Amino acid sequence: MSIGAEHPEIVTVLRSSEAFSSLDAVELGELASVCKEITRSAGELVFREGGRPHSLFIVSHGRIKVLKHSSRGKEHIIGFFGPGEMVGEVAVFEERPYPASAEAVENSRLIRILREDFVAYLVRRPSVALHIIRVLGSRLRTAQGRLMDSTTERAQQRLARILLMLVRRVGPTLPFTREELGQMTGLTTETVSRQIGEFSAMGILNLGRRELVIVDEDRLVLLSEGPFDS
Amino acid sequence: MSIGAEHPEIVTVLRSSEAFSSLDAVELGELASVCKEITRSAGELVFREGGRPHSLFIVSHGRIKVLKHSSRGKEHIIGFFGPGEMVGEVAVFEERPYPASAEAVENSRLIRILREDFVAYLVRRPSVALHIIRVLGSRLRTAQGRLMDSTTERAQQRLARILLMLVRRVGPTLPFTREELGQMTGLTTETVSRQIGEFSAMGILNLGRRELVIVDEDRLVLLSEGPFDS
DNA sequence: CGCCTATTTGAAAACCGTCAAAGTATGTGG
DNA sequence: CCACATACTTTGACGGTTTTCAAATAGGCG
Repeated sequence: MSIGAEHPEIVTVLRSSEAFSSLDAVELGELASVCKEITRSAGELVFREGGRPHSLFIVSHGRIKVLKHSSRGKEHIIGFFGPGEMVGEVAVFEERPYPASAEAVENSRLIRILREDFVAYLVRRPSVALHIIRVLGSRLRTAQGRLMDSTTERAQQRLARILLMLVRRVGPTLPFTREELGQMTGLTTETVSRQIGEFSAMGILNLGRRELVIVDEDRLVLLSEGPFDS
Repeated sequence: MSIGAEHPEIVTVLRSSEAFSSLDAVELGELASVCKEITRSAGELVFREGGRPHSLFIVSHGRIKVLKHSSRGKEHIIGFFGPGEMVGEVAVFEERPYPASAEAVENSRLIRILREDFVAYLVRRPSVALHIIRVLGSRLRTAQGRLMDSTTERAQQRLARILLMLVRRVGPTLPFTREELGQMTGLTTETVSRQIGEFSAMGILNLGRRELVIVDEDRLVLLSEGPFDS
């Protein structure tokens, strides 16, 4: 394989990624030399739930959604991942199948790193391993937070919370269907529609086809903290 | 500080722990030299949600429960951890407060490792970092699985799934109150009581005070996969 | 224009939480 | 040993919330 200096675009992407931003030029080049770029058209899978985990991925362009299938058909969206974010990392370190599928939402480009290459790299670069631990810790923290929300909170609050999270990640215009919002919150499409209808009537957001625009984030914060708190 | 060889009990515990079982004698001794044993009586806290994370812990004797408080009062149990298992690891690598509290269920002993000591150790022992990554990956996997359950599945199925998980971890006799089962699943005590009442009527388990005994694990598997599947 | 998908709306039913009360084991002090 | 307090558990009734089922509406793209 060629050396890092010959992959300038890959180095650029890695440098602005959540997991590798703190690496120096040498470390980046070294990692880039075991990376490969792949493309996926909208709707294509990056990996499939239950499949053997050979690689992890860094999104370089586009948007990837990670989802699980529940016992009967329903899809649950674990998250959307954009440029600089890592997907498939959970399965790579255990030797167990991918616990979820990853699908390109738009035409996307990703950087692929093979399991063995990555493990070998981490052994040589302990500080990078610490960074990965930090990223995983942060994912775990949010997963556990959402778990509690979903078991103790009502539809309006759950939806408000997800919308807030999305606003902070992607800005005021949220390009999601009602169905996708349902799959993120565990609500049905109909409930989401009714609920954001109310939000719209309250002047919190504007409805659109396949999108909604948040105009009053502060009020959303209040709703996400529960209907009545002193 | 003294060297590892002077901490034989600690070495023994570390050797049988989920995170450090693969270490050799030298590595174990080295780690043991920065460990300290602490004890907690039943009901005492090991760390508190929101507190500054200075340490992570390995349970050596007893049982620890990790829980979060929701916006108004309610507790949600993230998990129970027994001998060999690690708690407090999430907060240690980010510089953010503990996201949950840990409380001794029984009189317990734990091994404490200070944040700085552990980070320094990981930098010297990259293979241990990989092991930690594996543990975190596994935690993340189960958290995401439970998240999906709680958002897409009904009480009976959720309860069946938690009971199955518990059976596999602690054996057929489950020493939990109805309230604790509720806090694990996000159901009320009453709903849990009614539901396990049905399970009992079906001959799946036997009820007891502060415990229940699973007698038909297979049927529980069926229920956990959904009420009707071809 | 016509089809396909997304969205909205309505009505009924299921499910679970809440509130209230009674029942039952366990332990304690007299 | 009994009486009582305490904590855990069970049961019932009710109501609210969300799902489900069904149908209508609307937008985009060929």
